[in-house]
Amino acid sequence: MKKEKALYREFLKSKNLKLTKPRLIILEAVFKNNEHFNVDDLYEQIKRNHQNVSRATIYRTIPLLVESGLISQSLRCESKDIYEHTYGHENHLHFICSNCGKIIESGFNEVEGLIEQLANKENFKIQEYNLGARGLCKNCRE
Amino acid sequence: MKKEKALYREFLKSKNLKLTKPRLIILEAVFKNNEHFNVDDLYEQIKRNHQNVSRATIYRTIPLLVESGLISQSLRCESKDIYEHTYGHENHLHFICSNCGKIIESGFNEVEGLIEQLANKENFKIQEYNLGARGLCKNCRE
DNA sequence: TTGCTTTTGAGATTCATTCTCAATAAATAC
DNA sequence: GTATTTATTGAGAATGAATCTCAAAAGCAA
Ligand SMILES: [Mn+2]
Ligand SMILES: [Mn+2]
Ligand SMILES: [Zn+2]
Ligand SMILES: [Zn+2]
Repeated sequence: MKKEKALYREFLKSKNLKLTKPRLIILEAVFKNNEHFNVDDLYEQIKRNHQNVSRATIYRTIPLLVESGLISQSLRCESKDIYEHTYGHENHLHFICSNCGKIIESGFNEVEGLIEQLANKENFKIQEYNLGARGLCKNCRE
Repeated sequence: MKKEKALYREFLKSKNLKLTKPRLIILEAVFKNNEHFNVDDLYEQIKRNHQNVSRATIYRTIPLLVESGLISQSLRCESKDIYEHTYGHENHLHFICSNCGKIIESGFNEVEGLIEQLANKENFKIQEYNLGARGLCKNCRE
């Protein structure tokens, strides 16, 4: 959380953006306890913490966090975009249970190399991964 | 297109669903020339062909095509769901250029094995793949 | 054809996300 | 600290993809 804040500060400065109170509240909420979260999760979490930031500001701030490399949009669930920390979190893929909604992370090491190799072959510069599959989790298979 | 239609027919019958004219028109549009398409693409294509099906019906029919295994939702672009044939089309991943929107397909063989292995490890039954990355294509990297 | 069930089209509705704009806060210089 | 400048915020309006409603139409079986 030290390094994240420093990176963010630096990123904002490099873009001539201001380090405002709402932006800090959001950063802290993101790195406090969330693994996978959507905008509403953040909004509720911030409210539970007796702070206040408008939904509009959260929507506006997320692209900044993404661009700074601290988080990334990793999947979609119930027609909502879902984000997660990227900083200090290796690339991986998500198995999403289409029955119970459970999200399983897998392939923390294996995936990156292969995908990158394929991208290189196409001369493609990857900015954000989006790796997943829908299906049935262990429990929901019966 | 022979086999696809037969499969579809069978699928519908097995579900006690009727083989209607709109459902056929949509099936034909999907398998005529589309690689990646969204609902609007289909709608326009059908109109260009001097036929007519409502958007609502297209939205209602797509899940049937997905369930029958003929198509699958492979990615999202410009906040629209994008589909593609699955029938006779091996799993692969998509590199999407965030600058020009180009979609590059890659990894027809390499990916599947790895992902399946990882899924097995988790006892997860894959129904639909969603593999890709956003970034810059060859041209847009300058 | 009749009778029964499913499907369709058109428009209304939902809901995540984006936009607008007047009021406010950050940064910088003095 | 104050003043100036510029970016940011919150609230609500707007957008737009996807879903829903319901009366009219079509498929199907006999
Ligand atoms: Mn994850
Ligand atoms: Mn494809
Ligand atoms: Zn499950
Ligand atoms: Zn490009």
